[in-house]
Amino acid sequence: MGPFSLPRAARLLKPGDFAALRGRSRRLGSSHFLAEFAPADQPTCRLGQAVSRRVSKRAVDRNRIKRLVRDSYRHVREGLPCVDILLIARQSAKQQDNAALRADLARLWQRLAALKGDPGTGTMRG
RNA sequence: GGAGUCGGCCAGACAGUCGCGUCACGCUCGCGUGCCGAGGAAAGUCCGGGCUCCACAGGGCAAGGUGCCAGGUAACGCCUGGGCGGCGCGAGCCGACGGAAAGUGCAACAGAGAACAGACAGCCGAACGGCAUCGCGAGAUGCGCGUGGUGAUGGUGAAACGGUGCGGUAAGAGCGCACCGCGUGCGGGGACAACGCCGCAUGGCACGGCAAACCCCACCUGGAGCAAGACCGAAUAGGGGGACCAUGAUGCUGCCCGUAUCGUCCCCGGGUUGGUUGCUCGAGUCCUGCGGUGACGCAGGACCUAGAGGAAUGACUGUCCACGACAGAACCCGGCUUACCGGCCGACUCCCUCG
Repeated sequence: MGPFSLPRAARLLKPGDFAALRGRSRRLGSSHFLAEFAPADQPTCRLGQAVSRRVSKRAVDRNRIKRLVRDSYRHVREGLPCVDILLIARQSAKQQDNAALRADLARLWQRLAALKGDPGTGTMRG
């Protein structure tokens, strides 16, 4: 498996996973996204997304944002702390082109990666 | 060459890198390799079915839908052909297109008047009254003032109670007549039918419009939906079977009839979260032949063409060009409707030019 792969273990899969984040998460915002995260009891960090119909009522727009986030995430997940993340798209994301969203996400990942080693976040194994 | 009509098709291409999902194969057992991986509308959820469960008894009322005729289809509110009406020079296009002498109701604005109508302007001056002039008088002439005639002309309107001509009249009018049109009845032959054609008789001739207003007539419709439903499976215990009785509640489309469950007692084994399944081979796609005007049907052959599940089908770079629209499967089909950059093919119509 290549260093930039995206296995199922690196994603939130169950409704329970999402519910567990609620209430105990810290937040980090960027121009077009909002990240809610909390220490994970897993050996890797995991990503879940929420792109509501309020962002766009067209499925094509929502799919584009989610796919872009997935692709961006898989490139940086090795450097992130061991946390569960719920990434929520803001309504402004719909108007941005791919390059702008990509740049915005890169800044968000950088701030998240800076928390690595923070006692509140836990550390990724290996 | 230009303008247009109808039908069908395509929906950026190629290469590289990094990824995702199903399936197949391999092994060192979580990796590798290979195949395949959104649409013509996947959309709106507006109709019709399949499938599944509701214990699919049934009847009546109600409610909803459809509405020229014939055919196609699993079925339809869809499609095909035909009829009728309207639009277009034409190819063609559009139409909820049954019933208004069963009843109820509605008709804004404009206009004089809108349903057994009506006199604003105009036209007329026979009759009665009035006024003026003339006359001794009876009366005559005039005015068009009041009562009045008129539905021909103007204007209004979506719509004003057939059209043309002649007669007729004070002026007019189906008032009368001829022709045309219309209604009704009968007959003939054509078509499965809707319907159209021909002939005869008859009525002076409106029985106006709206039924996507109520309504009448004919036909059709059980309810819920894949979070349907089925199976596997640890704990507190929802569950299954039998017997009994009265009312109420609940379910079976709203209501009524009818019917089942909930209650009590006894007996028996085993149920939420999760996993598997339903889940893609189907009214399937393509080709050929035959039948049919056609929708479509029949026969033969070939093919397998997404199947996810917090939800794959993507991102980046480069090259090229016509610079890329609308837009993302969620049980599956058949339609309809709506959105859409641009391009291609075929058939046909009209106009112009040349030969």
